[in-house]
Amino acid sequence: MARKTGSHSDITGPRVRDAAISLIAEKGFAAVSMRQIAAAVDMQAGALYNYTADKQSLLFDLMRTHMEELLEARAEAAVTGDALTRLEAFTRFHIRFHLPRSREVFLSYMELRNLTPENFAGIERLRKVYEDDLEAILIDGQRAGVFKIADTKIATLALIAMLTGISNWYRPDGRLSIDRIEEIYWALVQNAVGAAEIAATAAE
Amino acid sequence: MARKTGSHSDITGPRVRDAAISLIAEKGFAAVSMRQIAAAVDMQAGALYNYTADKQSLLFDLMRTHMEELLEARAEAAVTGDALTRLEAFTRFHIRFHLPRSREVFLSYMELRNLTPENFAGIERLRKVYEDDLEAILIDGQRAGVFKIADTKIATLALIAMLTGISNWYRPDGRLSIDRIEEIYWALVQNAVGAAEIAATAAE
DNA sequence: GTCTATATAATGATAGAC
DNA sequence: GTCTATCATTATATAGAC
Repeated sequence: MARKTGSHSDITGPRVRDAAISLIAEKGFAAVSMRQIAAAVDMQAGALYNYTADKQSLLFDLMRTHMEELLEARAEAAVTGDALTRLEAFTRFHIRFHLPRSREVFLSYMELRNLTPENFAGIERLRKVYEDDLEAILIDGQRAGVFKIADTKIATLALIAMLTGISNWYRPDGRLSIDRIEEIYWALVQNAVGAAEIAATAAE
Repeated sequence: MARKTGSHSDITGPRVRDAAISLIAEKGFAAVSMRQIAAAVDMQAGALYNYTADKQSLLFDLMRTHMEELLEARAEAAVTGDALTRLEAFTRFHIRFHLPRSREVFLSYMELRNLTPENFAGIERLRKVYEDDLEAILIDGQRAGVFKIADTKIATLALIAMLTGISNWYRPDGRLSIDRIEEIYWALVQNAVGAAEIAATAAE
């Protein structure tokens, strides 16, 4: 598997991607030039085209990879059990996965409008898989009488918006540890779906 | 107050602002050119500079106006009473104010990074006033034993993220009416702060 | 207040040498 | 695989005529 002298595509590729994620998350896709990305990895702009067909492909590749990693990690972290157990696993997974990826979260939710229609549809499809994963849990809990949810579709979107919003304020050196954040949000989620009320009532 | 012939700044100004809001919400600030904004109001790019000093000032003006209108409307809609009553008023106000303003919501949350540091600080100051308004309600309810909240600061951010997320999927011709959306989200908010549990327990 | 014309700079992408 | 050089396009902003 030895490579030719001067060939660094297996190292340079990831460096280009990482620099692009940082710059786009910071300034926005349209505001970042290929020259800026190249400068961040000590290259000339022309050389970037060895790693991407064009600027649009680079953006799509970054977003698709992020979503695929999300779904893959989620599949590994999923648990079996009752709806409450699975909801807790989902909540904690979502937080743990997204907290160290604030750049990717920002990028994935802010740059959808800069994708071509075809690429946009591809990302939306992946995101729907993730949403459906959560909604299936809510529907199960609802049917089992464990949750009290007015509309599982809306509750799904509301919970994901609430949890993903953490990325807007979280700082690694902030007031709260990741464990503490997990606890606070798990309490909010539990309450929101009406699980805490059932638990309190049942305990009497 | 008659104006000179050919003077339309009192009409053209709002038209420029409205076109800018639409275009920036759709494509992003950096991706929209002054020429595009001018074309949307049937003008040449140079004439826009009668209405804004530069592109950055235009963006800041749009975001500042949106935040000021939010705070003004909120001041008018605020009610007195116990924490639960005020939380319900806040929740319903937030939804009713933001639902018809999806462009402004998008713009205000997506284009913060395209503001100069000074302008960014100005917008953040206004946004903090709004957040503090909600947190004061949560703190009051917590002290009165009406709410069960682990961290009022985090709950504030979580609720606002949840409510503002409506703008990401709401369509006027969608499945749910505004009234129905208000009911669903008010139930979620009530649950999230632990008010429903207290109510259920107290009722027994 | 709006136009045309333009100064000045930057952009995405490509060609060809090495 | 990376470089230099460049093309063709587009950008913000300004000047001056009307």
